[in-house]
Amino acid sequence: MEGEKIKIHLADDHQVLIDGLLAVLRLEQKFEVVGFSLNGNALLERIQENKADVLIMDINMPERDGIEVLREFNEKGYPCKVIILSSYEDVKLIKEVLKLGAHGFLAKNCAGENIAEAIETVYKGEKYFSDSIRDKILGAFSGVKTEVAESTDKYFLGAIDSITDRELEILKLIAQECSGQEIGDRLGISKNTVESHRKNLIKKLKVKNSIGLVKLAMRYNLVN
Amino acid sequence: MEGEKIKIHLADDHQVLIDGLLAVLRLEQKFEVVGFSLNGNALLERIQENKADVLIMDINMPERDGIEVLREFNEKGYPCKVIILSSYEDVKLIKEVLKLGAHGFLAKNCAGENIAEAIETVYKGEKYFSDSIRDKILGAFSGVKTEVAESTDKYFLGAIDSITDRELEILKLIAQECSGQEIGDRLGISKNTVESHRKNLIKKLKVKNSIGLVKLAMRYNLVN
DNA sequence: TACAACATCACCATTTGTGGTGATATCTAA
DNA sequence: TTAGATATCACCACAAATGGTGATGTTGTA
Repeated sequence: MEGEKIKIHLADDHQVLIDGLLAVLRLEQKFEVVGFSLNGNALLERIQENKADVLIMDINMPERDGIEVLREFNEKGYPCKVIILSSYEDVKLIKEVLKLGAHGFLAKNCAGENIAEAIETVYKGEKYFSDSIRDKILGAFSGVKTEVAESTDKYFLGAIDSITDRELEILKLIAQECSGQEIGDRLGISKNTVESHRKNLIKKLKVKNSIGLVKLAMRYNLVN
Repeated sequence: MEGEKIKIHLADDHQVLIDGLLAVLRLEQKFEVVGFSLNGNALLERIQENKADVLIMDINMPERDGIEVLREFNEKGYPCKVIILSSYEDVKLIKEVLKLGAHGFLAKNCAGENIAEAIETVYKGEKYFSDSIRDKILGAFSGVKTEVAESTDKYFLGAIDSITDRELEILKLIAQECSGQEIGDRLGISKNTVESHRKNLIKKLKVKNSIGLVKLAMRYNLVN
């Protein structure tokens, strides 16, 4: 046989990106796009029916984001391979989705040809990462920060990665417009402790105040 | 003659989106993509050489954003028509880019076929907007808010639009992590006045504190 | 003209946030 | 076992933000 095409499902809230991917993937005979979804809920409803082999999915989607979809996949045990397509190249995020069973991670600034490569690779059960992501993973692994300091964003990546779980938890609540007191109450710890964490975050992320924290958190999708 | 192709330049920091657009546009014989850029600076360097008729550009780009590029265009007086491709459908943003001479505005969640339509329309010198954008403009014009309350974001659009120039100015400085005092000094007004504006913003945007303000501002790209 | 919207400022009380120092307990990795 | 990282908490002082009320001048428009 071997004439079987690889069945693909696309999920992204930007219709143009889907149209673009469709056009790119149609150029290859070995692929067949069997469906696409504009948000996480729609995706979860349709993915059962059309039996896709590979899902290419954005992290940021309305209704349910990519992380939630991956979690659902784990519970239900779908055999479908997942490639994450994301604007954000945060190491923590990459770690997270890999832990959740994703097979590939593509930065949105990767070339179109990488997509085909990625699909074939993960279809075989191997992992695939676009170049910049591979660099980040290696850097994070060896403890050496990737020295591509072309943008200030990159500069922060190391620091972002050093946020502890507890700090992240508090950062999320700060971003939800909670006061230190409220955060303390919710987590069952003292307001003083919350403020300690806040100060540590401000120092290690080199921002001026909580607003700086929230901006970074949003830029790296550490918060919803 | 009439066999002349429309020369197009693409600008977006997401390579996949560019590849997608390339694939979509290649399907039509009447278009010729003469170049693309991944950021505002690169765009401004290249746009002179390849004499594009139409530029399709994202607002959010590194180095220089779409707004800055439009400003530069106005100073230099390039004859090229500009179509903005944006994730954000904020009325203020649309007004802004139109004021700066953009000929079209497409939401990124529009269909691929709209792109071709948009290019042909603006090439003739007319304006083009994708459906959702057209709705927003009409709504803003008639003073009636578009009643598509499918997401909480949409709910805020009216309020966002009611931000005054002065308030926006102050909001931007708040987002830059300035204190009320600093903002007052910079604008040459009293700290008290700054706090008045801040309080008005918090009230009209229905958020809990300055962090809520900054989150909204970022979501709608009111700040850099 | 008169009203509404805007920008300006003041004063108040109270809560929050920032910055610093220092301390304790736990856990992990060298 | 020892050093480092993490999480916890306290206390202090000061700056900043929030919430309220009230007031003034300008400007544009009905």
